[in-house]
This record gives sequence, structure tokens and C-alpha cells, in this order.
Amino acid sequence: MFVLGCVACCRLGLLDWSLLLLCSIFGTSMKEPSVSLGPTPAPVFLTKLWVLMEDPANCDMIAWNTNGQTFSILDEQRFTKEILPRYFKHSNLSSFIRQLNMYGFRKVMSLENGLVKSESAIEFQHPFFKKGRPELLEHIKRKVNSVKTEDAHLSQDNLQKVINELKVLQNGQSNMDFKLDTMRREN
Amino acid sequence: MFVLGCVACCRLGLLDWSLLLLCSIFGTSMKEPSVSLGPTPAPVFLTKLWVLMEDPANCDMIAWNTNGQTFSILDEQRFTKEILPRYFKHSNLSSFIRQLNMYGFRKVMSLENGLVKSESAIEFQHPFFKKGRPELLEHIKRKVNSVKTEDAHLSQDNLQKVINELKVLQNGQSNMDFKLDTMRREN
Amino acid sequence: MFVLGCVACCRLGLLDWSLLLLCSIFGTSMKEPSVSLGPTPAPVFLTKLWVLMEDPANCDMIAWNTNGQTFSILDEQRFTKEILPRYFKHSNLSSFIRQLNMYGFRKVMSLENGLVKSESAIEFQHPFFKKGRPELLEHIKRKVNSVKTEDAHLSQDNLQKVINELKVLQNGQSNMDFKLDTMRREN
DNA sequence: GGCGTTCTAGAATATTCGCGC
DNA sequence: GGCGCGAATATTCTAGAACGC
Repeated sequence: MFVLGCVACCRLGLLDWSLLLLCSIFGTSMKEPSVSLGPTPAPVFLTKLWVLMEDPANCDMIAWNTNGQTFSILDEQRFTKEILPRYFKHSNLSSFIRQLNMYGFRKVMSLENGLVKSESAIEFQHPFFKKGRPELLEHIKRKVNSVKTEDAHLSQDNLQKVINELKVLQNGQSNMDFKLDTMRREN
Repeated sequence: MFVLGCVACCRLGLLDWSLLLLCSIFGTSMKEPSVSLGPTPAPVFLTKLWVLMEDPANCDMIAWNTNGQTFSILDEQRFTKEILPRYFKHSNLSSFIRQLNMYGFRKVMSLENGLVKSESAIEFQHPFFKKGRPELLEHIKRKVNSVKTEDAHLSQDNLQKVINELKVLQNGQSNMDFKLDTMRREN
Repeated sequence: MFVLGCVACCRLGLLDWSLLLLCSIFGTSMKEPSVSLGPTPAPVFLTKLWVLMEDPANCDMIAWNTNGQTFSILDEQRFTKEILPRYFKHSNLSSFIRQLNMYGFRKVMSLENGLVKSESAIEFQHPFFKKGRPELLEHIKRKVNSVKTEDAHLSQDNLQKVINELKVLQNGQSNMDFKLDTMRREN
């Protein structure tokens, strides 16, 4: 019934419907995210990745490997041009791989991959991305942007000049802002 | 004459012959690289890049743009599978782009890059990579692993702070300009 | 002969040509990262915004207002469905407006806009976004994130950039101060 | 030590979501 | 679908790092 329903749907409908199904699998509700702080819904990328892996129509281009521990992009060109734009806002394999790395996926280095003219498939793995185990997805965490702590003690002469000018400008803006408020009150 | 000669060559011969020609242009000898400390030969990547750009057989896949200031990969898939393995030890577009970036090439933003269904070509640019100007190649330098000098780094941090303050000021001026116009309309 | 072949390979369309024109206006074609940090190209959003404003085919949906100081989205529905997906990776008016706000654009609240609810056009303005003045675009700054400059030893060049921006800000404050005094006398 | 190839990460902008006013 | 903004994720372009030669 799932397949029939999806076939009957338009393209967008397939994805939306599958996402809803996935939410029901995870036990997440789209109606009350701020009331019940239950299981956090997976990021969009992970959900889409799972859904496209589960779609049998894609198994010629991307599929689980034999043991279900890793997955491979079997047809790089078709995957890039056919699958990516259906699920994401681009058709760049590098953007897809950047997302995989951002979520901690690592490329699997097999022996055949080391050959010069590698016709072999691109293979990735993540300890919490396993075939038939959607409940593990919640443990996959996106890497956060590092916050830089900057403390500079020294400044050059030229820099000091610019900083002084900046202060003058800041005072000027404060004064004009005050004038603006005064005029507004007068009016 | 150059073109006619190249067309007459076979593929492998073309590359070797073109490399020899390129060396003659640069005034470098392949026989005594360590004896005469004259003009340094260009790195292999730059030489190969120039030669493949000059081969008319490749112009359907990679070509100079109108003004000869930039070049574009017109057919990404064919370029990856047909051209790359002929000149390099791989068939990965990402490795080719990594080399371009390593030598200071920059991608040229095109309007169509923002689109999902981007049929647009990948376009790159370098100030010393110009059509018909092989003598400029020697100015293209590979980036080296930089050892950061602490003084300069500190001043750069300070500069960054000032730049951030500048942006705040610019926003402040924009807001006040907006307020002024609003008050003028109200009056 | 080589030149002819390359020209035949080119597929530059109207958009590309417009972008080239824009780059020539900004003087960004000759960028020498290791020699001098020339004028930074405008962000993609600003470039696209300018180009779509300049396209006469869009003037039924978005256009400059009478004095060229502001612009209005005339047909919200058609703008959202026809123009946005042609230039961006979405069809959401709210995302477009978020970008406008991110770059300091403000909605113009005219009297007519305040009275009738949704019949009036959406009007925006920015002090550096004026009809026929593309050279002002470089002064429009994106909010929030810091710009990491690459080479620490080029701090002097960066310093000059900051100084130039300071001058622009100083002029802007002088002008606004003059406007304030004028308005005060008029009142 | 420099250069080439590969995999991953940094950095900036872009898109989405939701809050407070 | 207010309006402007902060925050998180998404997409893009470039750089870091490891390893081999």
C-alpha cells in the first residue's frame, strides 16, 4: 500500500508523506513541538537521507551494503542528477558529502578504492546509521560551529588611529540618535 | 601553426610535445634543472592545465570564456571521465578543484549557481591565468603551509574587531537614515 | 582558428552578460589574492537583487519607485512564483525579506501602506540601494557574522579598506546631521 | 622539501523557523 | 503572510591535514 500510494502521489507528495511516516516512527508530533519536550525530531538532512535510502526506486543508485553497516553511492552521475535535486536544493555531490561529514559520517576506504581509475562506488558509514535501525538516528549529532575566543592585547599605531576615528563616529551616531528622538517628541 | 601541429599529433604525443613547447616558451631546459638557476619551470599541474586548455579537442568540455579572462568546465561529467584521467592520476573533479584552489584560482559566481536545476558551467579565474598569455604562468604560486607570525596575527585580530565595529556603525547609519526618511514622510 | 573554436564553444546567456557587466563595474575581474586585495565582489544576494531589478521583464512584478530611492514588489503572487525560483533556491517571500533585512533593508511604512491592508505594494529601501547607482552596492554590509581575512601580512591593505569605509561613514553622518538641521528649521 | 591526491573541516552566505514586539 | 531579528541548519567555496612519491 505504501508503494501504491507513493506512486499515485506527485513528486512533492511522496517526500512529504514519507516524512510524516518517519515522524510517526520516531513518535514525534509536528503539532506541539514546544509543549512536550519529548524526543527531538531528527534534522531534515538525516530524515531525507533515511527516506531516500528506504525508497526501492533509488536502489540502483544508492543502497545499503551486504551487512547493512554501510551504504554506497552506486551510480555517482545518476545519483547527482536524479536523486539529489528531488530531496535537496542542489545537485552537487560535494554538498551532499559535506553534509555527511558534518554529521560524522566517514568514507570507507576499501582496497579497490585505492586504485587509480577507481570505478568503485563511494562508500560511507556512521556508527548510528544502520539498515533497519531508524531509532539510532537520534544519536547522530551535527557538528557545531566553533566559537573563537579572541583577546588581543596589542595594537598598532595605525590601528589606534582608526579606533579613535571609530569612537568619534560612535559619538556622532549617539548624538544624532538623541536628536532624532528629541525631534520626534517635539512633533 | 600551433593548433595544426597539435591536431596532427596523437593524444599521448600531443601532451609530450606540448610540454616541450611550453618549456621552450619559458626558456627552461629539461636537461639541466639543477645547474642553471634560471627561470623555474612551472609546476606540473599548471603546465597540464595550460596544455589541456589549449587542446581544441577539449573545447566542448572546458574552454576559455569570451574575454579570455576566465574558463569554464562546460560538461562536468564528460570532463571528469574523459579529460581528467588523460592528464592526471585520477577522475575526481574535487581533486582537480582542490588543485585549482591550491594555486589561487577562485570560482566565479554566476547567477545560475543559486538555482537547483543548474545547468550552468563551473567557472574559475586567476589573475595570472589568461588566454594567450602563457608567460604569466610563472607568477602563479602554490600555497605553502604557512607558519603564522604571532605579531601579524594579533594585529589581524584587532583589525577584525575594528571591522566588526564598522559594521555596527553602518547598521546604525542605515537605521537613522531610515528614521529620517520616515519622519520626513510623516511631516 | 583557435579563437574561433572557443567562441563557438561559449554559451554565455543574458544573465552571464549582466554579471560580467556588474563585475566590470565593481572592478572585480582582476583579483590578485597574494598581491593586493582588490575590491571585494558583492555578495550573491545583492548581485542577484540588482540584476533582477534591472531586468525589464520583471518590471511588472518588482520595480523602482518614482524617485529611484525605493523599490516595490508590485505583484506579490507572481513575484513569489515566477521570479524567486529563477534567482534563488526557494519560492518563499519570507526568505527573500529575511535576506533584505539581513543586509539592512527596511520596509517603508507609507501612509497608504498603513491604511489598506494587503492591497498596497510592499516597499523597501536601503540608503545604498539606489536606482542607477550600482557603485553604492559595495557599502551594503551583511549583518552578524565576521569576515575572516586570509593573509595576516596584508593588514596594511585591510587597514586602508577600513579607513575608506570610515570616510564613507563620516560623509554619511555629515549628510544626516545636515538633514536634521534642515528639518528642525522647517519645523 | 615540494608537489599531488584524498578526505575532512573551516568560513561565509543562504534558507528556514520561531520569538518578541 | 505584520516586522525585524536570533538561531539552527543548509549550501557553497576554500583550506587543513595526512600520506605517498
